[in-house]
Amino acid sequence: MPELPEVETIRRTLEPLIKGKTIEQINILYPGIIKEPDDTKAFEHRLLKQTFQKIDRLGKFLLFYLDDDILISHLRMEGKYGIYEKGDSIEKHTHVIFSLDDGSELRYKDVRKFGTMHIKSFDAAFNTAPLNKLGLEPFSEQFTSHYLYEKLKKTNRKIKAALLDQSIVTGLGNIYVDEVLFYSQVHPERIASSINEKQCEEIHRNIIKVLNDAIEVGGSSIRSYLNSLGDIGLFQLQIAVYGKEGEPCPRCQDEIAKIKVGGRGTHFCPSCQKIDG
DNA sequence: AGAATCTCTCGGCCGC
DNA sequence: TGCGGCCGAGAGATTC
Repeated sequence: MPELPEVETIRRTLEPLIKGKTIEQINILYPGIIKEPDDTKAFEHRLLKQTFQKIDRLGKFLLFYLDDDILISHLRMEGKYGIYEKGDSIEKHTHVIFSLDDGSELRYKDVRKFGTMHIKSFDAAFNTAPLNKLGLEPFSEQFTSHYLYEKLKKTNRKIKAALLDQSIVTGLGNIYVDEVLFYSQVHPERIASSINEKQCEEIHRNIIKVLNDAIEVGGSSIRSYLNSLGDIGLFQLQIAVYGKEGEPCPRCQDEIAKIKVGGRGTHFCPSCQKIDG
């Protein structure tokens, strides 16, 4: 499930493989991925003969900059990009194929078919859905502890739900939110508005640290996975609580618990993360 | 009006 | 082996 660190790793590894290459043909095997334009033929025609200039990332979105448009791609749970040669067999769950002018193919695979693609003009990209409601990038200068505190103060949702809300801060998903709250020693069901400034500073600091640490590990593991860019493996090795139900807490050795918060499986240490802490 | 919650997309996977 | 239910990102709809 790619969250910000995985998407950033994909961006870094994929960009040099497609930069300067021109789209000669597009095959859409599953139209459900294409959200804009409505008509998949229009999608194909609009991108033909355009050249990849760079790839940016915003939250969990990949932004493929072409000559005249931006292809905005969200991988959701299982989306993956890979580089293939023309004639390579089409693997299961391949939904979109971009044939490039050097004979290679950029292919999008997605077991769950949840991923999305939008084509936008440069003008429209950032002030229309899906990017226009995004909050701040965790690594941007504007994302300060004060900003987060002001946002949290205004909502009576649980802290976990608030941190998953992409309109506050972009890029956190289920795994990293559990990790951030563990390191911050904050219970996932704490009401966001009850978080004090000092705890907010901790949360803010840990968001940046956890994401940075994960990017570093993703970056180091990727070299052995050049042909399956979505398969990033090593960050699991340093996960503290996510998926560790019943295992000892790395801080106090008590058992990690699993509950539901806002419908999401949530892992935390009941001793280190007290609800009234 | 603004915030919170529900619904929908999908198929692998789990437990019975 | 079959089958129902679970999982989850985010948009849009609905409800509060």
